[in-house]
Amino acid sequence: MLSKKAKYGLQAIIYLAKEEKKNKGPIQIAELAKHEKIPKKFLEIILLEMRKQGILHSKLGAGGGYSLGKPADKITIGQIVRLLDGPLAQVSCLSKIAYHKCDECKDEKTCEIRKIMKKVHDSTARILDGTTLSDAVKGKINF
Amino acid sequence: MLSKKAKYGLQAIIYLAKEEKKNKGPIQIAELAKHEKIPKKFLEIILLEMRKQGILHSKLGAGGGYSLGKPADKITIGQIVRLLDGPLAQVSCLSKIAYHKCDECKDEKTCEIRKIMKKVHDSTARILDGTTLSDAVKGKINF
DNA sequence: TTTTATTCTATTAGATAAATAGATTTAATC
DNA sequence: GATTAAATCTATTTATCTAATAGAATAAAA
Repeated sequence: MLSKKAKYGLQAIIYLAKEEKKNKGPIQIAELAKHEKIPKKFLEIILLEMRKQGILHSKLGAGGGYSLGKPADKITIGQIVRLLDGPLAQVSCLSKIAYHKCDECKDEKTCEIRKIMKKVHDSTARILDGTTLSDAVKGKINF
Repeated sequence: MLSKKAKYGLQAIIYLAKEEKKNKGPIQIAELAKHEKIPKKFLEIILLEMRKQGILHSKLGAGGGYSLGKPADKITIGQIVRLLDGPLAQVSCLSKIAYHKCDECKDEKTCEIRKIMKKVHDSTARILDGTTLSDAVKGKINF
């Protein structure tokens, strides 16, 4: 399951990407929170994390607010989810951003759990890293 | 990430499936715990949950222990993971075993997060529900 | 009736999730 | 320069979940 943090973060950045097109300058946390029904204080924390990773850009003071930190087609859903919820991998021995040998594991090469979860991880990463914010906003995702 | 519970559960049931072939009768928790390096008391809880769902069978008293509750080719990895870790779905509005409308969601049909996560969920479910314990034991999983 | 094993009841320490409160800093505008 | 609008920083809180442990009860075989 996605945490609320990741879900709120995705909602917020998708909204930002949509508004960006209208060229109305930065969007305030208050507006984002109201429109997406997200607790304002919690959203602050989430946006700040995304800004620190360069995915968002902020402007202080009056007339300030948040905007995308880079073009929507350079931001993938995978980046956002990893940033807010940690590794996509089901077992740490499969994670690229946080590799860690499993304690109980005797041999990674023959571990059946690892083999199955590698398939899951690869397909998940392919989807999430292959979908950009731009795709989401354009409604390019079909099912 | 898989919880330790799910990981221990998978380790244990894979071990049981392998031992089953040798026709030596039920395996004791103590043996399982020792062989797979799992805290014994924690493993008790896990095995009991699996037994209550019919995936395992237990025999009380001396000479007792655990064995598979049905043939290894009738037990999928998906069943085990759902049983121990809950729904595979990233958002509750996609779960079959625990559907629940998202609080903030205005329209499921047009929700971009849902569309992306549906792809992830479908591919994950296809892999995990399409792999049986028997496949795992036979080393049929290739990558 | 002793031994071996699962099962049940209860509890706990620690981590994480989700949120809230209040003070501070920065910058535009009046 | 004062006011206002905004993000930022520090801190705290509550609830829930994870992982594990302890001990008594029950069941069955030898």
